[in-house]
Amino acid sequence: MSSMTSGVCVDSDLSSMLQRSSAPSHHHPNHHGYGGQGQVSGLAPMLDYTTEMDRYRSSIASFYKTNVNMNVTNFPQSAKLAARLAAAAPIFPPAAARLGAMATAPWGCHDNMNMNHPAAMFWGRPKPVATAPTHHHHHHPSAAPGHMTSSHPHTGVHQSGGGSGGGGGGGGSEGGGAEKHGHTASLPVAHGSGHHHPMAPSNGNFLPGYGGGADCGVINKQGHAHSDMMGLSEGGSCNGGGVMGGGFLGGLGIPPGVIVMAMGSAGGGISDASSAFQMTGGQRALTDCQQHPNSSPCPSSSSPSSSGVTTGGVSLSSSSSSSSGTVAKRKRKRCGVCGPCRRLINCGVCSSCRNRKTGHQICKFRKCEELKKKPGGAGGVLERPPSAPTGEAFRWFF
DNA sequence: TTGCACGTATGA
DNA sequence: TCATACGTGCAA
Ligand SMILES: [Zn+2]
Ligand SMILES: [Zn+2]
Repeated sequence: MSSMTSGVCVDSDLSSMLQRSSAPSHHHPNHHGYGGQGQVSGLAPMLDYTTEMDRYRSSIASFYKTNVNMNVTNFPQSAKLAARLAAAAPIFPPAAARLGAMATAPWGCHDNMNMNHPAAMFWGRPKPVATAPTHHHHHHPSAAPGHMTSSHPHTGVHQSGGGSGGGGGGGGSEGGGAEKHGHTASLPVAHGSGHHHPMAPSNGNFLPGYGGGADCGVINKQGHAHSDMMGLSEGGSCNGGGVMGGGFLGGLGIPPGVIVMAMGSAGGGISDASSAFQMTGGQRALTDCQQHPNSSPCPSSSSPSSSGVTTGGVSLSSSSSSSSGTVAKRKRKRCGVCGPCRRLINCGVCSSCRNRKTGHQICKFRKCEELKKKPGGAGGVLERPPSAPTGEAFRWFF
């Protein structure tokens, strides 16, 4: 029910949004929101939102009809993130403040990319430009339901014996995306116009009512499996994941630097607000920024440790491991680019989340695809997530 | 095959 | 030192 409620709001909002979109004049409805920033101006030229919007409109419309509440509601934690970002976020302070950080960019959405996923977050390079548009709308319906490929959370999570020590790079911190304090600052937040989401409280706390019950996601209103909602399906469609590949900048023109976080509906809420969708790093801050400094989804980590870890854990470390000759037992680190890695928040309902104390495992939805694989690599070759071109994934950032 | 629990590497 | 999360073994 609650979901429905929110839906209502959205709907109306949507309408207006669409209308605005239609208007040739307003390409960026969002701008208003930012007002002072003025960053947008630069973008205008490069983006032809109108066109894009036009095509998205249709999608959006249907999308909302179907998925009405996907958004913040379910991600109370997002608020935290937002807060963090806001705090550090150099770029869009204002934005962070308000929203919960979830801005959805229409552009990449159209494809189904992960954007559909609730937690999916995309970050781009923090360019000043960024401001752009905060568009509201999200992805279209298609995304949701069915595409989850096999990425199902359980699918291969950890293989029990799997890796024998792979070497990883060091990684430690796992937090996902925005985690790690450091990078937070760099992350360009996307902000968005939260307004269209009913839940997005201005203050950024979307903790509204989580009580719902959705458990691990079993099914959301749409009846989708939760995996999708979590956004696991990263690989499925286009770029894989979330990083919007070429299209994103080129075709759509998403503002670089914008982070898009798509939120899905959690189905009404998670049982425990506290645990539900919690950002990693509960106390410490989200752990790291994706962890791999190298790829550095997070700009802040510009200083890559350069350890040698190739993204994807592929060649992990030349340094330490090589020295030993044997693959050191270094723990592998998350690739940071795959869908799960991009997930910023813990579902709070999966077994890993629930048993975090004893299980010491990261949320299943956030478990790196690479790490799920055996260290040796199935084929022996380093497999990179189809969707996530490890290092390359970020190429477009630069 | 999946879930759970423990040991431990890692980073703050 | 603490929290997080990988690696791994065991149980169901
Ligand atoms: Zn979880
Ligand atoms: Zn990954």
